[in-house]
Amino acid sequence: MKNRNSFTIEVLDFVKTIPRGRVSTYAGVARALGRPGAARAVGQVLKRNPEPVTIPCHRVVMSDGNLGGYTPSGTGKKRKLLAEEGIIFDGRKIDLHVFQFKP
DNA sequence: GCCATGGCTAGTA
DNA sequence: GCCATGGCTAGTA
Repeated sequence: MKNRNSFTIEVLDFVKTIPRGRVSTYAGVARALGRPGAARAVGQVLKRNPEPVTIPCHRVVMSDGNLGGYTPSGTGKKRKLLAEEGIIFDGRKIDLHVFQFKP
């Protein structure tokens, strides 16, 4: 396992706590770690997710309810995983008032 | 050190 | 615009 700094570890640990059927946002994760403004950095960490299975990075979406990124090939897989967890799509977006995880 | 690179976003217009 | 990374040079020793 490659060396990881504390920011990376904190992001991954937090994401692990997001329950099935709920989502958080990049900005939300950043805030939860006491680093408002680091939303983009959160995305940076998630794209190098070392454990795609145990670390549910598909549950982190954009603040406006759009999915945001996932794989280089696109967002289809992310959408599918979320749908399987019972998340409803309002057109292309997720209703955060309903599905957002608030620790 | 410096600089480009993103799975981004609050706040104008 | 922000922010943590990662890759890559200067420029010391």
